[in-house]
Amino acid sequence: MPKPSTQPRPCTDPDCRGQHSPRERVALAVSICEKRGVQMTQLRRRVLELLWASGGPTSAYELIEAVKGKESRPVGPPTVYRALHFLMEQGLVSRIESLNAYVPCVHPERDHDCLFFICSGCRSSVELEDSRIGGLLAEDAAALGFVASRRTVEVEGMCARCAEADAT
Amino acid sequence: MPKPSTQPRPCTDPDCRGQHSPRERVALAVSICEKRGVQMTQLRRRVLELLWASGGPTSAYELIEAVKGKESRPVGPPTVYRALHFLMEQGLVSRIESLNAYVPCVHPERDHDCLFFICSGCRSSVELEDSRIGGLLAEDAAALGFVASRRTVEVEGMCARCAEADAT
DNA sequence: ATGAGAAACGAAATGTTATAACATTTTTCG
DNA sequence: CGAAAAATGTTATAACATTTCGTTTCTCAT
Repeated sequence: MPKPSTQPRPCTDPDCRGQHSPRERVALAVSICEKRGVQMTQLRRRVLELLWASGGPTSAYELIEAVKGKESRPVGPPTVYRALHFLMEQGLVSRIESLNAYVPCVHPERDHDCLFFICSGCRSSVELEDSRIGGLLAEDAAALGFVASRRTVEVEGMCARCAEADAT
Repeated sequence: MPKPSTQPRPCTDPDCRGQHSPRERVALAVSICEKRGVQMTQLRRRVLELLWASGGPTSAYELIEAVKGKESRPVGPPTVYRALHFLMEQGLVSRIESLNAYVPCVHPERDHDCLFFICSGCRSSVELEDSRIGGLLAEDAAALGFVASRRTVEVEGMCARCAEADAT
């Protein structure tokens, strides 16, 4: 089994153009917040940077430790959880329910309806957009008279790299 | 907002025929286990009965309390978690990731690829099958070279009943 | 610029969900 | 029966998340 890469995954979206380094990702997030008139504070920015630096699903407590480390001051769970809630509200971060972990959102500039492929081998995740799935879910919801607000679509398995390593 | 119903939801599957009371559900589960040569023990059966009786997503600790209550003996978390793992392995119970809760599976006799609609109003959930979604996910997985093993598809929102009550 | 109100943050405690580790009991089956 | 496997009991603890309340910082109309 290959070791988890600590680098951000390449963007899998064919329409994507640039904005791929952690620094660019964070800068984009900052500009989005400015545009929306919401505050990208030091703490929130720090948490987002840590998520991009981590390059994979990261638990809240890992983030707490990381923030602590850099600031060398006590940081309680609520501090980080509040930052995560803000970042999720703004669509800059997603929570992966099946891992209790958080990932930075690849395309925060677009209204996102994401879909995650989570590798049990290297604990990495890949974010994808597939509007067809959203369409079907909307259709099913309508049939039930259900008014949808949030969707969670997660697929667990083995990424190509780990599946190959496993077969060897 | 209407109070949560404590009765199991009606089956939303047009192909479904009978087997709808909790007692019938449990009996079906027992027969499935017999067929498979796995043990539906007292404890596992009790947990499944409690899930059917609850009629909605139920937390592990609610189940622990409930088992304790009936048996009037100490029941630790591992006891119930093990039963839940067994029931999930057998496809008799599903975990709703976005609620950290468990629901009995409506169609354990079929290979299931379920999809949950979860009402934030009454905390109820509806289980649906939609093979088209599985197909699209398989397609996306294949494009990534990803070997899928488990899928989580959950939609949060308001059920028809609660949405209506809310609008009033 | 300044002060009132809103938003964000710090800190401690607590609540909730899940598993590890190891002992004991029950079941299965040759 | 008796050994092996499966299931359960028991204690402790790990992992994840929120409540509460007090303080600081930011925003914006005056």
